[in-house]
Amino acid sequence: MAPATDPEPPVGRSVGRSVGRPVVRSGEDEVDRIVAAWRRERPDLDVEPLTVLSRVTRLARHLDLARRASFARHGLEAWEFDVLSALRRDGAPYQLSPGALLTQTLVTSGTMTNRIDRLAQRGLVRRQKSPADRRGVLVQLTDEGRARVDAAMSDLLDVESNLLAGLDESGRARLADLLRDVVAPLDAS
Amino acid sequence: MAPATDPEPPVGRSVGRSVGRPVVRSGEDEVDRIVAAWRRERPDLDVEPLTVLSRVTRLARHLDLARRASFARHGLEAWEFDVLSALRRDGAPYQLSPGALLTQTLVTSGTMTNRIDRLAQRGLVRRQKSPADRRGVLVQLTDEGRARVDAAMSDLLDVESNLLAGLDESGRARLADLLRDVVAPLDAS
DNA sequence: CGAGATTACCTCGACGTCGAGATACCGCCG
DNA sequence: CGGCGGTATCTCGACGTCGAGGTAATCTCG
Repeated sequence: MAPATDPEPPVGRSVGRSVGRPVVRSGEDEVDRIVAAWRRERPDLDVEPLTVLSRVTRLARHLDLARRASFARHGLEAWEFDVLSALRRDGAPYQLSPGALLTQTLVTSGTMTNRIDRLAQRGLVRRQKSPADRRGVLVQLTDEGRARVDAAMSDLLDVESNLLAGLDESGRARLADLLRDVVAPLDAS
Repeated sequence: MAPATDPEPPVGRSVGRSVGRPVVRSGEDEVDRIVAAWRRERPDLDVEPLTVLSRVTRLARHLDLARRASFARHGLEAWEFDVLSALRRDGAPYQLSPGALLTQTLVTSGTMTNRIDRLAQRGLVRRQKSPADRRGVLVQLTDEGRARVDAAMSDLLDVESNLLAGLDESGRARLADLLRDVVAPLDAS
């Protein structure tokens, strides 16, 4: 992950924004300070990409913390939610192969085997033999697992909504659109 | 981290964007599919926050991969760069206490001790006793460490610039501003 | 039909991180 | 000066992930 930070007291260097927003001006953030430090130390570099991507990294970190806290209220770890939610949103009968879960959660196969083991042990999923392929396994959500993930999902959306409190409806929509423009080409490749 | 995904073939459900961009329309992305799945399975929930935050998570993941690849070209691991870059951007004499590095990299103290050990072993940093406080330690970049991190930083900025290729200058600026509005209150707290 | 390539999943050792606790030291107050 | 809470850093065992390799079943063609 990208450097995070919280160094020196807000010494507030001038920063310069390419596009001015005339009215409200939210305060300088950590990334402004990091970018200013790099400009001072490496004036030869164009550090503009950091203004976007370091914020993405920091936001992802905040989100991660908020997610953990939210899931903990429902007795779930973040990795458990990742697996259960993939099963849940696939719809009834809430079953997917380990392979499908791999691609959805972006972990390696060894990790997924381990996760399924532990989830099965906790009674949140069930391992079943694939009827079509004797190599295959199907992982199915139990009623308990579904109840947990449904509760956790509601809670998560509340938490996420709070994280976005700094933006109004239109800001969120614009942000989503801009992010899609960035992410779509990457997902495609 | 939030669910990632790559499930079913692009069955392209209708999605509906709150704010239309009239001209160019980049394709549907993975998050559009995840959101559509949740709308189908949990029509009782307002999943709008996912349109922003799941993209943030996915973008952070892509960024992480790109960073790793970039650093590897300079013989660095991502965690090594995180430490070295904090030292580098602080400016000469490129030294910080382990405690300062902790807050900047957001890892725990045990982890930082371990990182410093390994970086020192590789000759990229030096451990020195703090002159003022006998409990204290100062971690200083070696010439070798500085050379590495400088090279890696140039490369990283190129890579990041490419990740943002989907956006023009004004899009990047708008994105940075919107992200600041979200992140600033979180950093503050 | 059958050998080789491919696919699905699991095994297992190495590694980095966490986090509670230990240690050494600082600085304030009486 | 002596005690005590606070601070800076390190120690160490538990844990989750990676990823290369293994086993078993399926598929592809000749």
